[in-house]
Amino acid sequence: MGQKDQVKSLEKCVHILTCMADNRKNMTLNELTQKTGLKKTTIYRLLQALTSLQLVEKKTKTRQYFLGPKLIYFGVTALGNLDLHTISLPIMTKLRNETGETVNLSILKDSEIIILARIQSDHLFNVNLSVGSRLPVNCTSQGKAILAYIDGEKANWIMTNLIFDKRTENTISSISDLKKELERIRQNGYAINNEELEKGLSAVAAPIFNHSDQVIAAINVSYSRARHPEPEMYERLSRKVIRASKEISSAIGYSG
Amino acid sequence: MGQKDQVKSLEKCVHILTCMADNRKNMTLNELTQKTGLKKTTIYRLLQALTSLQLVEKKTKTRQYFLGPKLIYFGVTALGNLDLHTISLPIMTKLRNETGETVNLSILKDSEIIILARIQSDHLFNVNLSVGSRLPVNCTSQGKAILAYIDGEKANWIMTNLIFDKRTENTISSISDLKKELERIRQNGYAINNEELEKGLSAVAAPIFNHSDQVIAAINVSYSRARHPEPEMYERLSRKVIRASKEISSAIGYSG
DNA sequence: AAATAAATTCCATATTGCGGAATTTATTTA
DNA sequence: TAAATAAATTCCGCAATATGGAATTTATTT
Repeated sequence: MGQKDQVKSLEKCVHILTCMADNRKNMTLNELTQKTGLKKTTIYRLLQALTSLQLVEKKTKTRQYFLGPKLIYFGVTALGNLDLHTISLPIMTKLRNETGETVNLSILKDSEIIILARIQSDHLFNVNLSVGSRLPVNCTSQGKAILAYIDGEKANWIMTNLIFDKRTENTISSISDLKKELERIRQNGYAINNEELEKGLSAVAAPIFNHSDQVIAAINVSYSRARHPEPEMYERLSRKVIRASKEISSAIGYSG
Repeated sequence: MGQKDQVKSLEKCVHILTCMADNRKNMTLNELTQKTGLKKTTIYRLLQALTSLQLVEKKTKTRQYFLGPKLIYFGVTALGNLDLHTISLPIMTKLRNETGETVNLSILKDSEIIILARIQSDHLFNVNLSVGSRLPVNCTSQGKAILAYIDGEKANWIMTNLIFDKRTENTISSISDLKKELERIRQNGYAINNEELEKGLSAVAAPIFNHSDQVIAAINVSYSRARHPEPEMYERLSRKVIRASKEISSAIGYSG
Protein backbone atom coordinates (compact mmCIF):
# COMPACT_ATOMS: atom_id res chain seq x y z
CA MET A 1 0.00 0.00 0.00
CA GLY A 2 2.62 2.56 1.03
CA GLN A 3 1.88 5.68 3.00
CA LYS A 4 1.09 8.80 1.06
CA ASP A 5 3.18 11.91 1.49
CA GLN A 6 6.53 10.26 1.21
CA VAL A 7 9.45 12.49 0.26
CA LYS A 8 11.61 10.87 2.86
CA SER A 9 14.54 13.18 2.51
CA LEU A 10 12.33 16.14 3.27
CA GLU A 11 10.92 14.39 6.30
CA LYS A 12 14.41 13.80 7.56
CA CYS A 13 15.39 17.38 6.95
CA VAL A 14 12.41 18.61 8.92
CA HIS A 15 13.32 16.16 11.64
CA ILE A 16 16.79 17.66 11.80
CA LEU A 17 15.53 21.24 11.74
CA THR A 18 12.98 20.47 14.42
CA CYS A 19 15.69 18.98 16.57
CA MET A 20 17.77 22.13 16.20
CA ALA A 21 14.79 24.35 16.99
CA ASP A 22 13.70 22.29 19.97
CA ASN A 23 17.16 22.43 21.48
CA ARG A 24 17.55 26.04 20.37
CA LYS A 25 21.30 25.99 20.29
CA ASN A 26 24.06 25.32 17.88
CA MET A 27 24.51 21.59 17.50
CA THR A 28 27.26 19.38 16.20
CA LEU A 29 26.79 16.49 13.81
CA ASN A 30 27.28 14.12 16.67
CA GLU A 31 24.65 15.67 18.89
CA LEU A 32 22.21 15.61 16.01
CA THR A 33 22.97 11.96 15.40
CA GLN A 34 22.20 11.14 19.01
CA LYS A 35 19.10 13.26 19.32
CA THR A 36 17.47 12.38 16.02
CA GLY A 37 18.41 8.73 15.79
CA LEU A 38 19.17 9.15 12.09
CA LYS A 39 22.33 7.75 10.57
CA LYS A 40 25.31 10.01 10.80
CA THR A 41 26.13 9.82 7.11
CA THR A 42 22.60 10.73 6.20
CA ILE A 43 22.51 13.74 8.49
CA TYR A 44 25.85 14.85 7.20
CA ARG A 45 24.70 14.76 3.62
CA LEU A 46 21.42 16.48 4.37
CA LEU A 47 23.20 19.15 6.38
CA GLN A 48 25.37 19.88 3.37
CA ALA A 49 22.28 20.42 1.29
CA LEU A 50 20.49 22.38 3.98
CA THR A 51 23.52 24.58 4.41
CA SER A 52 23.93 25.28 0.73
CA LEU A 53 20.26 26.26 0.62
CA GLN A 54 20.75 28.56 3.61
CA LEU A 55 18.21 26.74 5.72
CA VAL A 56 21.05 25.95 8.06
CA GLU A 57 24.20 27.78 8.93
CA LYS A 58 27.48 26.29 10.01
CA LYS A 59 29.98 27.77 12.40
CA THR A 60 33.19 26.53 10.82
CA LYS A 61 35.33 26.91 13.93
CA THR A 62 33.11 24.91 16.23
CA ARG A 63 31.55 22.74 13.50
CA GLN A 64 28.15 23.55 14.84
CA TYR A 65 24.98 23.96 12.88
CA PHE A 66 21.96 26.15 13.42
CA LEU A 67 18.82 27.35 11.71
CA GLY A 68 19.80 29.68 8.89
CA PRO A 69 18.74 33.00 7.44
CA LYS A 70 16.37 31.57 4.89
CA LEU A 71 14.27 30.19 7.70
CA ILE A 72 14.10 33.65 9.20
CA TYR A 73 12.92 34.88 5.85
CA PHE A 74 10.25 32.21 5.56
CA GLY A 75 9.20 32.52 9.17
CA VAL A 76 8.99 36.26 9.27
CA THR A 77 7.03 36.22 6.02
CA ALA A 78 4.64 33.60 7.32
CA LEU A 79 4.25 35.54 10.52
CA GLY A 80 3.44 38.73 8.65
CA ASN A 81 0.85 36.79 6.70
CA LEU A 82 -0.65 35.25 9.81
CA ASP A 83 -4.07 36.62 10.57
CA LEU A 84 -3.49 36.25 14.28
CA HIS A 85 -0.39 38.38 14.14
CA THR A 86 -1.62 41.22 11.96
CA ILE A 87 -4.93 41.39 13.76
CA SER A 88 -3.35 41.33 17.19
CA LEU A 89 -0.77 44.05 16.76
CA PRO A 90 -3.03 47.10 16.79
CA ILE A 91 -5.08 45.63 19.63
CA MET A 92 -1.93 44.93 21.57
CA THR A 93 -0.73 48.46 21.01
CA LYS A 94 -4.00 49.82 22.32
CA LEU A 95 -3.71 47.60 25.38
CA ARG A 96 -0.15 48.74 25.99
CA ASN A 97 -1.27 52.36 25.81
CA GLU A 98 -4.23 51.81 28.09
CA THR A 99 -2.19 50.07 30.73
CA GLY A 100 1.27 51.49 30.17
CA GLU A 101 2.64 47.97 30.61
CA THR A 102 4.31 45.39 28.39
CA VAL A 103 1.96 43.28 26.28
CA ASN A 104 2.77 39.84 24.85
CA LEU A 105 1.18 37.45 22.39
CA SER A 106 2.20 33.81 22.72
CA ILE A 107 1.38 30.37 21.44
CA LEU A 108 1.93 27.00 23.04
CA LYS A 109 4.52 24.58 21.70
CA ASP A 110 4.89 21.33 23.64
CA SER A 111 5.19 22.43 27.23
CA GLU A 112 6.44 25.92 26.61
CA ILE A 113 4.98 29.13 25.34
CA ILE A 114 6.71 31.00 22.53
CA ILE A 115 6.42 34.75 22.25
CA LEU A 116 5.21 35.77 18.79
CA ALA A 117 4.85 39.47 19.41
CA ARG A 118 5.76 41.83 22.18
CA ILE A 119 5.11 45.49 22.77
CA GLN A 120 7.14 46.85 25.59
CA SER A 121 6.29 49.38 28.23
CA ASP A 122 8.21 52.59 28.71
CA HIS A 123 9.42 51.64 32.12
CA LEU A 124 13.13 51.41 32.60
CA PHE A 125 12.78 48.09 34.29
CA ASN A 126 11.95 45.78 31.44
CA VAL A 127 12.31 42.04 31.33
CA ASN A 128 14.77 40.59 28.89
CA LEU A 129 12.38 38.69 26.66
CA SER A 130 11.71 38.97 22.97
CA VAL A 131 9.99 37.42 20.00
CA GLY A 132 11.04 33.78 19.99
CA SER A 133 11.65 33.56 23.71
CA ARG A 134 10.20 30.52 25.43
CA LEU A 135 8.93 29.98 28.92
CA PRO A 136 7.46 27.02 30.76
CA VAL A 137 3.65 26.71 30.80
CA ASN A 138 3.31 26.20 34.50
CA CYS A 139 4.89 29.45 35.58
CA THR A 140 3.44 31.90 33.10
CA SER A 141 0.04 33.53 32.91
CA GLN A 142 -0.14 32.83 29.20
CA GLY A 143 0.83 29.21 29.53
CA LYS A 144 -1.83 28.60 32.14
CA ALA A 145 -4.44 30.57 30.20
CA ILE A 146 -3.91 28.36 27.16
CA LEU A 147 -3.65 25.13 29.12
CA ALA A 148 -6.91 25.83 30.92
CA TYR A 149 -8.82 25.76 27.66
CA ILE A 150 -7.01 23.06 25.73
CA ASP A 151 -8.97 19.88 25.23
CA GLY A 152 -8.59 17.47 28.12
CA GLU A 153 -6.52 14.75 26.55
CA LYS A 154 -3.85 17.05 25.20
CA ALA A 155 -3.77 19.07 28.41
CA ASN A 156 -3.25 15.90 30.38
CA TRP A 157 -0.47 14.80 28.11
CA ILE A 158 1.29 18.13 28.58
CA MET A 159 0.86 18.08 32.32
CA THR A 160 2.14 14.56 32.78
CA ASN A 161 5.19 15.27 30.64
CA LEU A 162 5.86 18.55 32.36
CA ILE A 163 9.01 19.12 34.32
CA PHE A 164 7.99 21.46 37.11
CA ASP A 165 11.09 23.51 37.67
CA LYS A 166 10.53 25.72 40.63
CA ARG A 167 11.53 29.23 39.57
CA THR A 168 10.28 30.98 42.74
CA GLU A 169 8.53 30.04 45.94
CA ASN A 170 5.21 30.72 44.19
CA THR A 171 5.81 28.43 41.21
CA ILE A 172 3.14 25.79 40.85
CA SER A 173 5.01 22.56 41.13
CA SER A 174 2.59 19.69 41.20
CA ILE A 175 -0.06 18.43 38.83
CA SER A 176 -2.77 18.62 41.44
CA ASP A 177 -2.01 22.26 42.22
CA LEU A 178 -1.88 23.04 38.54
CA LYS A 179 -5.25 21.40 37.96
CA LYS A 180 -6.83 23.44 40.73
CA GLU A 181 -5.34 26.57 39.23
CA LEU A 182 -6.70 25.71 35.78
CA GLU A 183 -10.14 25.24 37.24
CA ARG A 184 -9.90 28.67 38.85
CA ILE A 185 -8.83 30.15 35.52
CA ARG A 186 -11.83 28.67 33.74
CA GLN A 187 -14.03 30.14 36.43
CA ASN A 188 -12.56 33.64 36.10
CA GLY A 189 -11.82 33.69 32.40
CA TYR A 190 -8.28 34.88 32.98
CA ALA A 191 -4.99 33.66 34.41
CA ILE A 192 -2.56 35.46 36.62
CA ASN A 193 1.12 35.10 37.26
CA ASN A 194 1.83 35.93 40.87
CA GLU A 195 5.62 36.10 40.81
CA GLU A 196 5.70 32.48 39.76
CA LEU A 197 8.36 32.90 37.11
CA GLU A 198 10.47 35.55 38.69
CA LYS A 199 10.31 37.48 41.93
CA GLY A 200 8.83 40.91 41.34
CA LEU A 201 7.10 40.03 38.10
CA SER A 202 3.34 39.68 37.75
CA ALA A 203 1.07 39.28 34.76
CA VAL A 204 -2.52 38.74 33.68
CA ALA A 205 -3.44 36.71 30.61
CA ALA A 206 -6.52 35.70 28.66
CA PRO A 207 -6.95 33.01 26.01
CA ILE A 208 -7.57 33.60 22.31
CA PHE A 209 -9.91 31.29 20.40
CA ASN A 210 -10.28 30.61 16.69
CA HIS A 211 -13.31 30.02 14.49
CA SER A 212 -13.60 26.44 15.61
CA ASP A 213 -13.56 27.34 19.30
CA GLN A 214 -10.03 26.19 19.95
CA VAL A 215 -7.48 28.07 22.04
CA ILE A 216 -4.67 29.04 19.78
CA ALA A 217 -2.84 31.68 21.77
CA ALA A 218 -2.93 33.99 24.75
CA ILE A 219 -2.37 37.67 25.30
CA ASN A 220 -1.03 39.11 28.51
CA VAL A 221 -0.01 42.26 30.32
CA SER A 222 3.04 41.96 32.47
CA TYR A 223 4.22 44.43 35.10
CA SER A 224 6.62 45.02 37.93
CA ARG A 225 5.23 44.13 41.32
CA ALA A 226 7.35 46.84 42.85
CA ARG A 227 5.31 49.48 41.11
CA HIS A 228 1.98 47.79 41.69
CA PRO A 229 2.01 45.61 44.79
CA GLU A 230 -1.76 45.92 45.32
CA PRO A 231 -3.55 42.65 44.57
CA GLU A 232 -6.55 44.48 43.07
CA MET A 233 -4.29 45.13 40.11
CA TYR A 234 -4.97 41.64 38.80
CA GLU A 235 -8.67 42.17 38.56
CA ARG A 236 -8.33 45.67 37.21
CA LEU A 237 -6.03 44.55 34.40
CA SER A 238 -8.05 41.43 33.73
CA ARG A 239 -10.96 43.43 32.36
CA LYS A 240 -8.78 45.11 29.79
CA VAL A 241 -6.92 41.94 28.89
CA ILE A 242 -10.12 39.98 28.47
CA ARG A 243 -11.57 42.69 26.30
CA ALA A 244 -8.49 42.64 24.08
CA SER A 245 -8.48 38.86 23.86
CA LYS A 246 -12.13 38.84 22.86
CA GLU A 247 -11.51 41.46 20.25
CA ILE A 248 -8.77 39.34 18.72
CA SER A 249 -10.77 36.14 18.93
CA SER A 250 -13.77 37.56 17.17
CA ALA A 251 -11.60 39.24 14.55
CA ILE A 252 -10.18 35.87 13.60
CA GLY A 253 -13.58 34.28 13.41
CA TYR A 254 -14.46 33.07 16.88
CA SER A 255 -18.13 33.41 17.62
CA GLY A 256 -18.41 32.01 21.13
CA MET B 1 31.96 14.55 -11.17
CA GLY B 2 28.42 15.37 -10.09
CA GLN B 3 27.60 18.46 -8.14
CA LYS B 4 27.75 18.08 -4.41
CA ASP B 5 24.81 18.93 -2.21
CA GLN B 6 22.17 17.21 -4.25
CA VAL B 7 18.99 16.28 -2.42
CA LYS B 8 16.92 17.41 -5.35
CA SER B 9 13.56 17.08 -3.68
CA LEU B 10 14.68 19.41 -0.94
CA GLU B 11 15.92 21.89 -3.49
CA LYS B 12 12.57 21.84 -5.18
CA CYS B 13 10.75 22.27 -1.89
CA VAL B 14 12.83 25.29 -1.06
CA HIS B 15 12.17 26.60 -4.53
CA ILE B 16 8.44 26.30 -3.89
CA LEU B 17 8.64 27.86 -0.44
CA THR B 18 10.75 30.70 -1.77
CA CYS B 19 8.23 31.31 -4.48
CA MET B 20 5.46 31.53 -1.91
CA ALA B 21 7.48 33.84 0.31
CA ASP B 22 8.54 36.08 -2.55
CA ASN B 23 4.96 36.51 -3.69
CA ARG B 24 3.78 36.68 -0.08
CA LYS B 25 0.27 35.57 -0.80
CA ASN B 26 -1.69 32.39 -0.92
CA MET B 27 -0.98 30.61 -4.19
CA THR B 28 -2.71 27.90 -6.13
CA LEU B 29 -1.03 24.89 -7.64
CA ASN B 30 -1.34 26.47 -11.03
CA GLU B 31 0.30 29.73 -10.04
CA LEU B 32 3.13 27.83 -8.46
CA THR B 33 3.56 25.80 -11.62
CA GLN B 34 3.85 28.93 -13.69
CA LYS B 35 6.14 30.83 -11.34
CA THR B 36 8.51 28.03 -10.47
CA GLY B 37 8.69 26.26 -13.81
CA LEU B 38 8.54 22.91 -12.05
CA LYS B 39 6.24 20.17 -13.31
CA LYS B 40 2.76 20.34 -11.90
CA THR B 41 2.72 16.74 -10.74
CA THR B 42 5.96 17.24 -8.91
CA ILE B 43 4.79 20.35 -7.13
CA TYR B 44 1.56 18.66 -6.22
CA ARG B 45 3.34 15.75 -4.63
CA LEU B 46 5.79 17.95 -2.79
CA LEU B 47 3.00 20.17 -1.55
CA GLN B 48 1.32 17.12 -0.07
CA ALA B 49 4.46 16.33 1.85
CA LEU B 50 5.09 19.93 2.83
CA THR B 51 1.53 20.23 4.06
CA SER B 52 1.63 17.08 6.11
CA LEU B 53 4.83 18.37 7.70
CA GLN B 54 3.16 21.71 8.45
CA LEU B 55 5.68 23.65 6.44
CA VAL B 56 2.80 24.67 4.24
CA GLU B 57 -0.86 25.21 4.91
CA LYS B 58 -3.72 24.74 2.51
CA LYS B 59 -6.93 26.70 2.40
CA THR B 60 -9.30 23.97 1.33
CA LYS B 61 -12.00 26.26 0.00
CA THR B 62 -9.77 28.22 -2.31
CA ARG B 63 -7.20 25.49 -2.82
CA GLN B 64 -4.47 27.90 -2.00
CA TYR B 65 -1.24 27.19 -0.24
CA PHE B 66 0.86 29.29 2.06
CA LEU B 67 3.80 29.08 4.42
CA GLY B 68 2.75 27.09 7.46
CA PRO B 69 3.09 27.26 11.22
CA LYS B 70 6.21 25.14 11.44
CA LEU B 71 8.06 27.74 9.43
CA ILE B 72 6.97 30.35 11.93
CA TYR B 73 8.37 28.12 14.64
CA PHE B 74 11.69 27.68 12.86
CA GLY B 75 11.89 31.31 11.84
CA VAL B 76 11.04 32.78 15.19
CA THR B 77 13.49 30.41 16.85
CA ALA B 78 16.24 31.32 14.41
CA LEU B 79 15.47 34.98 14.91
CA GLY B 80 15.69 34.61 18.68
CA ASN B 81 19.07 32.99 18.22
CA LEU B 82 20.31 35.67 15.86
CA ASP B 83 22.94 37.83 17.47
CA LEU B 84 21.79 40.82 15.51
CA HIS B 85 18.29 40.53 16.89
CA THR B 86 19.03 39.93 20.54
CA ILE B 87 21.74 42.55 20.61
CA SER B 88 19.62 45.12 18.85
CA LEU B 89 16.48 44.92 20.96
CA PRO B 90 17.72 46.67 24.12
CA ILE B 91 19.50 49.30 22.04
CA MET B 92 16.35 49.85 20.01
CA THR B 93 14.31 50.23 23.17
CA LYS B 94 16.72 52.82 24.47
CA LEU B 95 16.52 54.71 21.21
CA ARG B 96 12.73 54.60 21.29
CA ASN B 97 12.75 56.00 24.80
CA GLU B 98 15.25 58.73 23.94
CA THR B 99 13.33 59.88 20.91
CA GLY B 100 9.79 58.86 21.75
CA GLU B 101 9.45 57.63 18.16
CA THR B 102 9.07 54.28 16.44
CA VAL B 103 12.30 52.35 15.87
CA ASN B 104 12.82 49.64 13.23
CA LEU B 105 15.48 47.10 12.41
CA SER B 106 15.52 45.86 8.82
CA ILE B 107 17.53 43.77 6.43
CA LEU B 108 17.70 43.89 2.66
CA LYS B 109 16.24 41.11 0.53
CA ASP B 110 16.48 41.61 -3.21
CA SER B 111 15.18 45.10 -3.77
CA GLU B 112 13.11 45.38 -0.62
CA ILE B 113 13.78 45.78 3.04
CA ILE B 114 12.16 43.41 5.51
CA ILE B 115 11.39 44.53 9.02
CA LEU B 116 12.90 42.14 11.59
CA ALA B 117 12.03 44.05 14.71
CA ARG B 118 9.96 47.08 15.50
CA ILE B 119 9.38 49.07 18.67
CA GLN B 120 6.54 51.48 18.32
CA SER B 121 6.09 54.95 19.68
CA ASP B 122 3.26 55.90 21.98
CA HIS B 123 1.72 58.26 19.50
CA LEU B 124 -1.77 57.53 18.39
CA PHE B 125 -0.80 58.03 14.77
CA ASN B 126 1.19 54.91 14.06
CA VAL B 127 2.00 53.44 10.70
CA ASN B 128 0.56 50.04 9.92
CA LEU B 129 3.80 48.09 9.59
CA SER B 130 5.06 45.10 11.50
CA VAL B 131 7.69 42.41 11.64
CA GLY B 132 7.76 40.85 8.19
CA SER B 133 6.55 43.93 6.36
CA ARG B 134 8.45 44.81 3.22
CA LEU B 135 9.13 48.12 1.58
CA PRO B 136 11.03 49.15 -1.55
CA VAL B 137 14.69 50.19 -1.11
CA ASN B 138 14.45 53.43 -3.00
CA CYS B 139 11.80 55.07 -0.83
CA THR B 140 12.93 54.10 2.64
CA SER B 141 15.66 55.47 4.83
CA GLN B 142 16.74 51.97 5.74
CA GLY B 143 16.83 50.76 2.18
CA LYS B 144 19.00 53.65 1.11
CA ALA B 145 21.23 53.34 4.16
CA ILE B 146 21.98 49.74 3.31
CA LEU B 147 22.31 50.29 -0.42
CA ALA B 148 24.79 53.08 0.12
CA TYR B 149 27.25 50.72 1.74
CA ILE B 150 26.73 47.54 -0.23
CA ASP B 151 29.61 46.59 -2.49
CA GLY B 152 29.37 48.23 -5.89
CA GLU B 153 28.53 45.27 -8.08
CA LYS B 154 25.62 44.09 -6.00
CA ALA B 155 24.32 47.61 -5.51
CA ASN B 156 24.38 48.13 -9.26
CA TRP B 157 22.54 44.92 -9.86
CA ILE B 158 19.84 45.95 -7.41
CA MET B 159 19.52 49.40 -8.90
CA THR B 160 19.28 48.23 -12.47
CA ASN B 161 16.64 45.67 -11.56
CA LEU B 162 14.72 48.14 -9.45
CA ILE B 163 11.21 49.18 -10.37
CA PHE B 164 10.95 52.75 -9.22
CA ASP B 165 7.35 53.03 -8.17
CA LYS B 166 6.65 56.61 -7.33
CA ARG B 167 4.88 56.61 -3.96
CA THR B 168 4.92 60.38 -3.45
CA GLU B 169 6.24 63.43 -5.27
CA ASN B 170 9.47 63.08 -3.29
CA THR B 171 10.17 59.47 -4.21
CA ILE B 172 13.50 59.00 -5.92
CA SER B 173 12.63 57.58 -9.28
CA SER B 174 15.73 57.37 -11.39
CA ILE B 175 19.03 55.59 -11.03
CA SER B 176 21.01 58.78 -11.42
CA ASP B 177 19.07 60.51 -8.62
CA LEU B 178 19.45 57.45 -6.46
CA LYS B 179 23.19 57.35 -7.04
CA LYS B 180 23.52 60.98 -6.04
CA GLU B 181 21.51 60.29 -2.91
CA LEU B 182 23.71 57.33 -2.00
CA GLU B 183 26.80 59.49 -2.37
CA ARG B 184 25.24 62.02 -0.01
CA ILE B 185 24.47 59.25 2.47
CA ARG B 186 28.04 58.01 2.45
CA GLN B 187 29.16 61.57 3.09
CA ASN B 188 26.80 62.04 6.05
CA GLY B 189 26.82 58.55 7.47
CA TYR B 190 23.04 58.43 7.62
CA ALA B 191 20.04 58.34 5.32
CA ILE B 192 16.80 60.24 5.55
CA ASN B 193 13.34 59.59 4.24
CA ASN B 194 11.76 62.90 3.40
CA GLU B 195 8.16 61.80 2.82
CA GLU B 196 9.35 59.59 0.00
CA LEU B 197 7.25 56.59 0.93
CA GLU B 198 4.18 58.30 2.25
CA LYS B 199 3.17 61.91 2.66
CA GLY B 200 3.63 62.99 6.26
CA LEU B 201 6.15 60.30 7.14
CA SER B 202 9.83 60.94 7.70
CA ALA B 203 12.66 58.81 9.01
CA VAL B 204 16.38 58.72 9.67
CA ALA B 205 18.44 55.53 9.28
CA ALA B 206 21.98 54.36 9.77
CA PRO B 207 23.70 51.20 8.53
CA ILE B 208 24.82 48.30 10.69
CA PHE B 209 28.05 46.47 9.87
CA ASN B 210 29.32 43.03 10.84
CA HIS B 211 32.77 41.77 11.80
CA SER B 212 33.86 41.59 8.18
CA ASP B 213 32.86 45.18 7.48
CA GLN B 214 29.75 44.34 5.50
CA VAL B 215 26.40 46.11 5.85
CA ILE B 216 23.91 43.60 7.07
CA ALA B 217 21.04 45.74 8.27
CA ALA B 218 19.88 49.22 9.15
CA ILE B 219 18.18 50.83 12.09
CA ASN B 220 15.89 53.81 11.81
CA VAL B 221 13.66 56.19 13.70
CA SER B 222 10.47 57.12 11.96
CA TYR B 223 8.13 59.96 12.86
CA SER B 224 5.17 62.00 11.77
CA ARG B 225 6.08 65.10 9.84
CA ALA B 226 2.99 66.80 11.21
CA ARG B 227 4.48 66.74 14.69
CA HIS B 228 7.98 67.66 13.59
CA PRO B 229 7.99 69.66 10.40
CA GLU B 230 11.32 71.33 11.17
CA PRO B 231 14.11 70.06 8.90
CA GLU B 232 16.67 70.22 11.72
CA MET B 233 14.92 67.15 13.10
CA TYR B 234 16.84 64.99 10.64
CA GLU B 235 20.20 66.04 11.92
CA ARG B 236 19.11 65.93 15.53
CA LEU B 237 17.84 62.37 15.23
CA SER B 238 20.76 61.29 13.11
CA ARG B 239 23.16 61.62 16.01
CA LYS B 240 21.13 59.26 18.14
CA VAL B 241 20.50 56.82 15.32
CA ILE B 242 24.15 56.70 14.35
CA ARG B 243 25.14 56.13 17.95
CA ALA B 244 22.71 53.22 18.22
CA SER B 245 23.84 51.72 14.91
CA LYS B 246 27.46 51.89 16.00
CA GLU B 247 26.61 50.30 19.30
CA ILE B 248 24.97 47.39 17.51
CA SER B 249 27.74 47.07 14.94
CA SER B 250 30.46 46.88 17.51
CA ALA B 251 28.46 44.48 19.65
CA ILE B 252 28.32 42.05 16.75
CA GLY B 253 32.00 42.31 16.07
CA TYR B 254 32.51 45.28 13.76
CA SER B 255 35.71 47.12 14.47
CA GLY B 256 35.72 49.83 11.79
C1' DA C 1 53.21 10.47 20.53
C1' DA C 2 49.48 7.32 20.85
C1' DA C 3 44.74 6.54 21.41
C1' DT C 4 40.18 7.92 20.87
C1' DA C 5 36.55 10.23 18.91
C1' DA C 6 34.42 12.93 15.51
C1' DA C 7 33.92 14.36 10.71
C1' DT C 8 34.08 13.37 5.96
C1' DT C 9 34.31 10.62 1.68
C1' DC C 10 33.24 6.55 -1.13
C1' DC C 11 30.27 3.53 -3.61
C1' DA C 12 27.15 -0.49 -4.87
C1' DT C 13 22.38 -1.12 -4.15
C1' DA C 14 17.61 -0.38 -2.92
C1' DT C 15 14.48 3.15 -2.78
C1' DT C 16 12.52 7.17 -3.89
C1' DG C 17 11.06 10.65 -6.81
C1' DC C 18 9.87 11.73 -11.56
C1' DG C 19 6.59 13.24 -14.94
C1' DG C 20 3.61 11.86 -19.06
C1' DA C 21 -0.81 10.39 -19.56
C1' DA C 22 -5.31 9.43 -17.86
C1' DT C 23 -8.99 10.66 -14.70
C1' DT C 24 -11.61 13.41 -11.85
C1' DT C 25 -13.30 17.74 -10.28
C1' DA C 26 -14.24 22.64 -10.75
C1' DT C 27 -15.07 26.71 -13.51
C1' DT C 28 -16.39 29.10 -17.51
C1' DT C 29 -18.90 29.66 -21.72
C1' DA C 30 -22.66 28.87 -24.90
C1' DT D 1 -28.56 23.28 -18.23
C1' DA D 2 -25.30 21.35 -21.05
C1' DA D 3 -20.93 21.59 -23.26
C1' DA D 4 -16.35 23.13 -23.23
C1' DT D 5 -12.39 24.42 -20.85
C1' DA D 6 -9.29 24.52 -17.26
C1' DA D 7 -7.49 23.06 -13.02
C1' DA D 8 -6.57 19.42 -9.63
C1' DT D 9 -5.56 14.77 -8.56
C1' DT D 10 -4.24 9.91 -9.30
C1' DC D 11 -1.53 6.25 -11.54
C1' DC D 12 2.56 3.78 -12.56
C1' DG D 13 6.97 2.08 -14.94
C1' DC D 14 11.48 3.89 -15.33
C1' DA D 15 15.51 6.54 -14.10
C1' DA D 16 17.74 9.12 -10.91
C1' DT D 17 18.54 9.71 -6.13
C1' DA D 18 19.31 8.70 -1.40
C1' DT D 19 21.06 5.23 1.68
C1' DG D 20 24.37 3.58 5.11
C1' DG D 21 28.33 0.42 6.05
C1' DA D 22 33.00 0.73 5.68
C1' DA D 23 37.19 3.23 4.94
C1' DT D 24 39.67 7.49 5.39
C1' DT D 25 40.76 11.78 7.15
C1' DT D 26 40.83 15.21 10.68
C1' DA D 27 40.42 16.79 15.42
C1' DT D 28 40.59 16.01 20.31
C1' DT D 29 42.02 13.75 24.35
C1' DT D 30 45.11 10.96 27.09
